[in-house]
Amino acid sequence: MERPLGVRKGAWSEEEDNLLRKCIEKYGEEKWHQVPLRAGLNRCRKSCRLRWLNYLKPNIKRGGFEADEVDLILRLHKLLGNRWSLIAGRLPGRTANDVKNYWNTHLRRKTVSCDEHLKEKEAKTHTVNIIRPRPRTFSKNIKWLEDKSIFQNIAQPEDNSLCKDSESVWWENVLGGKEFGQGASSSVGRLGEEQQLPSKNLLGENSSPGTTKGEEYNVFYEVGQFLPSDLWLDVDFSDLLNTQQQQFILG
DNA sequence: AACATGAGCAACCGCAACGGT
DNA sequence: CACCGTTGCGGTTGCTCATGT
Repeated sequence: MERPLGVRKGAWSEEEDNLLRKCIEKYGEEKWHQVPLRAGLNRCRKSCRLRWLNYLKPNIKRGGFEADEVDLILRLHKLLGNRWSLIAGRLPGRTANDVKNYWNTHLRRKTVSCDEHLKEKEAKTHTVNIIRPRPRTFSKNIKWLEDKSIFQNIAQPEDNSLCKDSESVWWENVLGGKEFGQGASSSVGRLGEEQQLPSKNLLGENSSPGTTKGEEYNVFYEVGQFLPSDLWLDVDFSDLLNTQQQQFILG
């Protein structure tokens, strides 16, 4: 059972906070299922974890969001959608819950009206067959992956920030000259080899979930992560990939 | 002063992913 | 490969407080 009978719910008291804080300081942030027992708290493990992550953890930034933080949230949300933990990861001292709450109370309405405007605009323009890369883990047995030239020039900019310039440079690298799928050299190999994709993407997070021991490719995951959603609307990948490749990416 | 309403935030819930066996 | 326990995430709820009437 998830919740034993009589487990306490609702707001945390100062005493409970102290017990939890001491427990985490002593045992660390792991084995959450043992925390209620270790701390002597009549709370479920989820509640303990949430309280620590959202409130008690050191370095948590309280108070209103600054202008640059708001700007970053807007950009990252455009890029990632409702992936609050990823967005919060780029905002030092902010939790996913903080970001989510701020978005829902301050920013959602603003972007809704903006989106409606974009949809109207989009409806008036021609439609194209967009292939949107999805996070995928590639088996080494996929034959067309052997043609490493497909991924030529896909490399993240040196500068790991999200500034417009680095994005532009990167896109020029990706799409420049339509050599994507036709070129001769390679910047991608099996993970673990010298010419692998960067292990971190533009967001500074470790990518390649589920990829193990350098046995699998994880290429379009990176591409998908990099694509700003507004650019997705403008890029027709069917020009860049053959039918087999398109089908594989679409899943 | 009393009540209604809305905003902000903390906490809960359900589910998917992950890892161990 | 299936099962099970655990973890982490996002959506949602509900409480508190400020503001308006």
